[in-house]
Amino acid sequence: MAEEKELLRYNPAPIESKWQERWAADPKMYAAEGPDCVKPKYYVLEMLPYPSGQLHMGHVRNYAIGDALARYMWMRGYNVMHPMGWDAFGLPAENAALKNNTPPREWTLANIAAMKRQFNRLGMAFDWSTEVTTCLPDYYRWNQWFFLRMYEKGLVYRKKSKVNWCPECATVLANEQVIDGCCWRHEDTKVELRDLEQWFFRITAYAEELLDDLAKLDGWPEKVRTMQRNWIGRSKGTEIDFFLEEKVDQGPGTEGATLAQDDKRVRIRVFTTRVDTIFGATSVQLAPEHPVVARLSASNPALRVKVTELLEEQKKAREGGDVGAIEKHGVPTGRFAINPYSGERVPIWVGNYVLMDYGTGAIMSVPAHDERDFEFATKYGIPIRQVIKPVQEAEGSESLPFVSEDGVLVNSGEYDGLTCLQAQKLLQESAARQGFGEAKVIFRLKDWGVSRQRYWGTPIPMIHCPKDGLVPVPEDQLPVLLPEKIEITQTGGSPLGRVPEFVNVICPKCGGPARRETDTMDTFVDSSWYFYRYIDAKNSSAPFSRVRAEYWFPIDQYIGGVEHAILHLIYSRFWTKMMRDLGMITNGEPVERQFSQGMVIKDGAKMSKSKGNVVSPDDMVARYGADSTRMYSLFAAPPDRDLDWQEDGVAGVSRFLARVWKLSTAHEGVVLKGHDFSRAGSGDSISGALASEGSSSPIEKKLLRKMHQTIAKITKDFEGRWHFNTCIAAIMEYVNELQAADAQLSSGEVAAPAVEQMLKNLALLLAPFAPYLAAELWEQLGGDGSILRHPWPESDPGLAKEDEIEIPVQINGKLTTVVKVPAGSDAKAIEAAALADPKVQLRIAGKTVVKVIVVPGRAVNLVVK
RNA sequence: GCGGAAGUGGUGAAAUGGCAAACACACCAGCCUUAGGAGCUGGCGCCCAAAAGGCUUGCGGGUUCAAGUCCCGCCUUCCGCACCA
Repeated sequence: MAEEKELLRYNPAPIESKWQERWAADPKMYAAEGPDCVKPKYYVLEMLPYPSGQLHMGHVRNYAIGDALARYMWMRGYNVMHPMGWDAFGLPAENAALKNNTPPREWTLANIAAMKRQFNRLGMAFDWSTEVTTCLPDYYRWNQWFFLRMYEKGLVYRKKSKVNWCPECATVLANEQVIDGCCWRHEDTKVELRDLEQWFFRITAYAEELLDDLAKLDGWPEKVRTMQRNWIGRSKGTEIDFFLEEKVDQGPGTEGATLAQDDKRVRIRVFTTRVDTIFGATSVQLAPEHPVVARLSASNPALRVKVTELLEEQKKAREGGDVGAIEKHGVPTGRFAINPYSGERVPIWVGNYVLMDYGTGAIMSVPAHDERDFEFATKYGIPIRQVIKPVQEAEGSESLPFVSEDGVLVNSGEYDGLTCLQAQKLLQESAARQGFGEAKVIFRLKDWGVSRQRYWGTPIPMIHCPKDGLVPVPEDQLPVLLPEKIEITQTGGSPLGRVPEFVNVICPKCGGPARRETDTMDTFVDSSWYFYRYIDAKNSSAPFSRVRAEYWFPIDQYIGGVEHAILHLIYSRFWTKMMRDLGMITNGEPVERQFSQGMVIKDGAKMSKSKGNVVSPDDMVARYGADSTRMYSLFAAPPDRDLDWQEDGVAGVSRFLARVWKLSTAHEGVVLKGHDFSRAGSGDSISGALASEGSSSPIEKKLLRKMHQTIAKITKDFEGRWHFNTCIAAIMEYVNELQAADAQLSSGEVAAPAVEQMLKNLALLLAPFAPYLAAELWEQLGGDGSILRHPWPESDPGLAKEDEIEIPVQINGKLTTVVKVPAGSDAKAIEAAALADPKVQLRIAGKTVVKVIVVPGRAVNLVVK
């Protein structure tokens, strides 16, 4: 007795370890076939993790989603590519090295081994034969190869620039890695601005295309597309030259007297989106770092002091992350600029709110038609001149600033009376004709600074020769290997600079002594193209084969956290376009469909070590099993929403799986006994045919109906909206019905072949969500071969249909009762049934039915007076 | 300020414009028992002792025979961008 009970008890641990072993013994199981495969291809990809040593719940969720999809697609007969790898370069390895005195490589590889064990324990269906580890020379040599290709194409350059410097990381950060003025890795560390020689990728060469192609990415979340659109920040406008005034007509002893001759033709180029307001420009504002400011303040120490102050304010605000919050300050230079259209002279100011790195670093200030200019002019008593009138003269109260483009020009000479848009066009044409301006599109997107002064990254394959300048490392000398033995410190520049064997090289051009570049590449370089490497991971003569890329790309489905919506996904798109232009691939976008899953939350906050609300996947797996842990992460919320982690919920899913186990094992005898006569050559891919013999009992029909409905629901969700939470709920409902019919399942009231069909399909439906249990039940039920490659069950619409349906009856829109009618009843029959209902009769007694709306199969509404 | 998403029971949530709260969790009552982190039965939005009935999807309007769902305005929360000229 006790033994029997023990048998019926669901215990995930032995089941899961049994299957884990079997799967490990069959490494080909998850391998994709080559481009000559007759099956349609499906490339499902989840973002590769950083090998910190520990998977967290966000990972579990991410990979549970992708794994469910991959398994489903296998069952649907696709040639599935489902790879995994490691984003293995990066600073934490160096920090760990400092802390534990472990070499970064060792630390990283150990972490990878640990996380791989976790992946396998969770039952993730990854093809490890294509594993990519970005910190290994096999991989990073191709980063260097790409770098050289891009250098040849003029897509790599070097320049001195203000860079974001994280004192904690002791390295430079890309703009994309600065969040609210702080380092993306160190939320409390303010980023400083420093001047350094840096390597850049010319991503701005693709700004227009990166923006335009977003429109084509209709398989991407709108949110991600919008974020990228804002990030690229296209702005259409006009550049116009104001001229520094030649004659300075002021008294003797003023600054003007010292004016040098070459000031005469100095141009101050401004960028504006509203050139139509230019007749209202009453000052020109320069960024503190603008070259003309340096020139004007050279002979004016008082001005120089003021400018330094403004610059300081700006810098502080930038480092504080809230540039918008600083108080607007400015200082007049005492000099004037000439408006090229009107010849008017306007004062030149320096403003702390004008940014050198956006537009031209100079603006024309039109107080009447711009909020900021208005505020500034009011503060400093600069004239405010209205030059745009609303189209419909809102009488009297002309409240300024009037910023709408819906207006007509006034006080604008020959342009008076034109609409804003007409005027913009004519003014641009006029400027171009006279050579003092042009139409211009500018972007917020900046070139991608890829230099890092760190050790644990891809060495940049360049050589500095005192004679030949910058010399690329010849291709046959790749890879430039990272030296293994190295002392890691966080100060004093790149650690590589202190390794003489690394630094000192022979110049490939002149053969003389030269120095190797000691910067390494941003790790986002690694992750910009890793998914191309998966398809040809062992290729030693090229990053990947073109034929394979043409077969596998674009990726059918990419899944990852929304935190990568800008950085990683923009870089990846850029890299794909760049490779296309190198002739390596034909696709212009890497990813067909992109999915951003929500965060995992606990107690109202994102799980994080600092908040102390981390739940360890290992813990959950140990307590409830991998199936329960994965399945809960899919059941608790739709995948795109944030998920509130509640351990009670995991226990609930675990109890559900226990019920499934009990149900299936309790009736497996019926299945196995009935097997001999049920398999008339059709294998166990059971169709609905056996149920339509006409001899089946009502309960059997009912259960089969539920089964077909459940199959239909889940299939539809996989194809479309991915609400796996309701898929699992549907399976629960199905199991609840089966369980309620427990007695009939064993009594023969439900025929053995039907029981077999119901239980086998239950295992198949569970396969994407709870792979261990599904495999075990499949085997116990005598299922053929691997469940992973068994065809997904098909729903028979005829059998899924209800015989009788309930129709809600409303009177004047208010629910009154529900009537039962045969399925497929027409409007007339439904109306009759509704009117015949006693409750309805009571309600309409003495009143007139004005109108009857019948939506067959849906509802009836009686409009009554 | 601009852009995006969301707001439904005690909780996570569900609902092609057609019975709001499916499926779970928690809780309550009962049963069972060699007691388990078990199992089974029932209850569980709010008002009302119960029934009958009424009310209920952030707030206010609108469209519609019918609105959680569509439209307009507002409030709140979260996310992204932000003196971007």
